[in-house]
Amino acid sequence: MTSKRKPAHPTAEHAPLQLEHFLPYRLSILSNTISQAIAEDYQRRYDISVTEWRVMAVLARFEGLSARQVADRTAMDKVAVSRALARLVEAGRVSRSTHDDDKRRSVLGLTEAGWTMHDEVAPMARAREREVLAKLDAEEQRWLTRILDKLLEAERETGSGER
Amino acid sequence: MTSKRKPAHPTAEHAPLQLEHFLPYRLSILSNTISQAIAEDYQRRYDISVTEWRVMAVLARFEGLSARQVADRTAMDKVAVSRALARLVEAGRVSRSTHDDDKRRSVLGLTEAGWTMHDEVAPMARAREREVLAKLDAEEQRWLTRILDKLLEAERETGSGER
DNA sequence: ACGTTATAGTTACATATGAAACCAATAGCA
DNA sequence: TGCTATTGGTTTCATATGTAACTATAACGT
Repeated sequence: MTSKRKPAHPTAEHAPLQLEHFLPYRLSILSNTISQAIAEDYQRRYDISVTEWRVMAVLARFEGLSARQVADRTAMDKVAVSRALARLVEAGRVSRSTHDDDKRRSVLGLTEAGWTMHDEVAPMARAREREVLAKLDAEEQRWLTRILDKLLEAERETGSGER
Repeated sequence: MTSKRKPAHPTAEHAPLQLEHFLPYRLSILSNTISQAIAEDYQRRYDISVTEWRVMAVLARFEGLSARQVADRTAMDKVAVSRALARLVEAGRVSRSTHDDDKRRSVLGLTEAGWTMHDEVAPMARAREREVLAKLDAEEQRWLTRILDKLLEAERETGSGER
C-alpha cells in the first residue's frame, strides 16, 4: 500500500535536514565564496596563501612577535604558522631572528619586500571587503557587525580553549 | 631619527589590516568554529565527515539523485562527491545502482542503515544549530537570516558559475 | 549510421592540513 | 644546583582537498 516508490517514506517520518536553510552550511558556503573571491586577487599574483597573508597582516601591525603570538592572533595553530613562516622567510618577505633572552622564541617582522607587498595587498583586500559589504544597506551592515561580534564572543567562551 | 625600533613605522604609513575586524576573516573563524562544534558530535561517533553527512542529508530529502545532482545541491565539486559516495557505499549507508536509460548516471539512496543513522544525526545537528542561534535574540536571528540570504544570493550571481 | 562534442563519474597527482612525536631551551622546585 | 615539567617551534605521518587527465556513455549534426 505505502509504496509509491520514489520518495519512499522520506520527509514525513524522517524529517531530513534542509541544507539550504541550515546555518552552519550557509555560513560555510558564504565564508568560502568570499574568502575565495578575495584571495584570488593576490593568490596568483604573489603566489601566497591565505594563511601566509594572515601572518603578514599581523606582523604588519605588531613588529617582533614570536610564532606563538602570531598563532594566537591569527587563530591558526602553531604548525600552520610554522609552515607559513618557513615559506615567507624563504621568499624574503619576513625576517626571523632569535630572541635574546629566550632562545626558543623567534622574533619576526616584515622585510622591505614584505612591506612593499603588504602595501599593495592590504588596500586590495579592503576594497574587496567593501564590495561585499556594498551588497548590504547601512542598517544591515550594522546588524551584521553586531551579530558577528556576539556569535564570535559566545563561541570563544564555549569552544574549548587551547590552540 | 625615525628609529624607535619596536613599532618601527607601521600603522601610520602602512595602514595594516586589522584582522579581527576584517569580514572574511571573521566569517571564516565563525564558520569553522561552528561547523567544528556541530560536526564533533557525529564525526567520532559515526566516523563520518562533514561532506559525507551533507551527501546523506540531500539523499534523505531526494531519493534517486545522481552524483551530479548531489554535487549541485551540496555545492560540492564532483570529485568530493565521488569520494564521499565511495565511502558511504562501502560503509553500507548509501545504495548505488545504474540508471536504466542513461548508464553513466548512478541512482543513489540511503539504505536502511543509512536511514537509521540519519534519524539519529539530523536531530542532533538541528539541536546544535538551535544552541548557536540561542545566543541571538529574535530580532538578531531575523536579521541574520536576511543578511545571509542577501549575501549568498549576491555571491551566487557574481562568483563565476560552474562547479 | 558516423564522427564530434559533451556529460557522469573515477583515478592520479600534487598540495594542504591536523595530530602526534620530537628537539631544544626555559621554568619550577626539591 | 640537578631533575622534572613546560613551552616554542619543527618534523613526520596520515588524511583531505583541488586540478587535470581519463573512461564510458550519450547527444548532436550531418
